Amino acid sequence: MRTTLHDVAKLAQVSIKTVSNVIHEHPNITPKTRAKVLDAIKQLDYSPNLSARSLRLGKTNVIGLAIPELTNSYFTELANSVIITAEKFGLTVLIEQTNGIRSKELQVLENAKRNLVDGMIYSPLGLVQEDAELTNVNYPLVLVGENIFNGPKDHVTMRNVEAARAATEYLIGLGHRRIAVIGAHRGEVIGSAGLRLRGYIEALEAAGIEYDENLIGYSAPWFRSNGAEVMSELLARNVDFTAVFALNDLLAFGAMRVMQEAGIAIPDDVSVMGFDNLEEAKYSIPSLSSVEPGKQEIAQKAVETLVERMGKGDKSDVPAREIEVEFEIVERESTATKS
Amino acid sequence: MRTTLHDVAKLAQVSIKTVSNVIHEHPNITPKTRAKVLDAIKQLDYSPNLSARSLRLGKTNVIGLAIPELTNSYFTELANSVIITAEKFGLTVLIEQTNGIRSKELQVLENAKRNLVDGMIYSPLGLVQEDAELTNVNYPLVLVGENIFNGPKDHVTMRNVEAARAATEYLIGLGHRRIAVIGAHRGEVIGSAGLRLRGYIEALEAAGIEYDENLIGYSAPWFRSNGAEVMSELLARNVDFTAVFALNDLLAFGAMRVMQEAGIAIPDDVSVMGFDNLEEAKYSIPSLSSVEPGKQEIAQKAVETLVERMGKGDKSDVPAREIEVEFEIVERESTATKS
DNA sequence: TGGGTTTTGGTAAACGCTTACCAAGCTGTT
DNA sequence: AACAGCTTGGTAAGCGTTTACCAAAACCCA
Repeated sequence: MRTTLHDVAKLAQVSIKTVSNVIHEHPNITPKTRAKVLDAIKQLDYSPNLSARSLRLGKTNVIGLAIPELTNSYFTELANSVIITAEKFGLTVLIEQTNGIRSKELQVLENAKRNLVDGMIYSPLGLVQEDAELTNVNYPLVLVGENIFNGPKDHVTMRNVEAARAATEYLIGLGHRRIAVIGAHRGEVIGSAGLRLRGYIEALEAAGIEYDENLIGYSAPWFRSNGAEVMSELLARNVDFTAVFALNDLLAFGAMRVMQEAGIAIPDDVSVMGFDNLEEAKYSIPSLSSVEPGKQEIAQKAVETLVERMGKGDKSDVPAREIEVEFEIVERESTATKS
Repeated sequence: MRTTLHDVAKLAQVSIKTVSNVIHEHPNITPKTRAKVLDAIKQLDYSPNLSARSLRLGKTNVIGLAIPELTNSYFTELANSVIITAEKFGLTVLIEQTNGIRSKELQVLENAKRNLVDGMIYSPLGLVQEDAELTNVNYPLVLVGENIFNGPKDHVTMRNVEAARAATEYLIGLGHRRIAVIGAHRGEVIGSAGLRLRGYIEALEAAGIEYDENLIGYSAPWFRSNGAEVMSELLARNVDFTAVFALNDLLAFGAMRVMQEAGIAIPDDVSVMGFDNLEEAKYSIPSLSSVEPGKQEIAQKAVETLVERMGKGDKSDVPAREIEVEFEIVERESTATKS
């Protein structure tokens, strides 16, 4: 905290340049000099001042990760993967929570730690497609999530439509024809809900099953409680279904809870499919079949893309790219052949 | 990123001091001057270089939070509370994951971003009481967790023994006498497991119930899978019990799952009590009674204490303090009067 | 041994900010 | 009208690095 390059240089009886050379492992230093310097560093417990280094170098080696909320498992797992990947590039991650609130998202985008981070991985929830231009900031930024496509910045995303379609087809393959959906957003076209619902519809159409609006449960937030509410409502309406496709795992957990309370056996009476493949899906009772959307790969590609842009000073003439990762259907106990 | 104080000064036709005065809301600036400057700032989209400011000021307004892993719900919730509290003090939080591995914990402590953070909230898992002296670093640090007590630094902790005792007494109050424990650590005295087991034993003694080693399920890691394993083992051993006290919620979830598979009804056949009161406890099936250890208050006190130490340059002669927060027993569906 | 080449390490400037110190302009009082 | 006191804003130093540039030392060969 206190000792500087100068102190080390003095103790080692060399110039600060030499000390710096040692630290940066520059060639052309005699072993004895190096040893002297290293010794002094150890003696003084010296560590370089990162602020000074950042100032000099014009970069901090810190990247930002803006997510709605850390306590949402999906984002926790994403953040974790981002941190691990970033570490490989020698980068530190600063997490910013926006709560999915538009104004806070804009604040993070515009104001914020602009100069504490060299770039940002940005997962908006409040911002929508129409706001795409707002993300055209003058620093490296990589978009993540399903809210903005083909914007001015690189975008890493899961294959929502295809994955949802595959999930639905998987249920259809098990013999289900009346498949309830939990968590649809009324009128949404883009966004996780809109895209996943589209996948569901495509699967039905391909199988020649008629779309029944009664099977669609709407809910904007996607927490457990919402899943529970929607399921209660479906049961109250006496809707007939043998399978449930929850647009995310949390909704599925909430829905399962209500069904079990209502004496509906899973998967004997009703099969349940989630989306996100959270860690928790392995441990719920019954364990939840789900779509693994490629969280880890998303984090990886996002960091890699960001690093690439940071390297070129973001001046590269490579146009913004849409990067999609692979998904996978994960079968667990909550789904079974229709009885 | 590019524009500096000088650019703003030039555009506004004032000196950089004046610009700085405006930014820092110093008094004695004529409204017209202020307006001119603010206008220039907006025009140039200026934002101060935080590295330079940090260098000059000798502090970064960033604090570190070292935890075993972000994907563990307890720490996610703790981190969230820390971030929210820190924000109130104008501080940014940098999360460091140690995976509970001793060497990584030491690395974070010693090396690390020493100069990127002004102080650190540190939750060790690999370090133990004997390592207390190692935490005597030369920068502000606040300990959190149950591994090191009365060390050289301030320590914020939950009242493990009292809380576990209260939880056990609650179960005893419901009529249970044979209460299994899940997650004990063999031979541990200090540490979450050791302390909570002590609380359990104290409660038994106070109620005149004999301690039965057969009821104790051991497991070092505390994840769902471990809870499941331990419960399987208890069932295999044909141990007789009417209540379970899991030393954390995850263990409880795992144990509940195994019991349900085994056809044991909760809470009709067996009551289950957790510890941590994770968000998820509200939504499990059945919802889990648990001990709320005061997570939020821990985060709050930890940040406040750290801020205080940072303020005094850590030179204060206030000796290291042990700070305890209040707990609470939260009753949910998983516990009921013994039938 | 002398001149050229390579190795080694020193000097000093610059990154952008904050602030102590100071100077100029203004006010008001006698 | 002149001076003291206040307001306002300028000048410049310094925070700790990194690195371009340069100089000195050491080495080599003829």
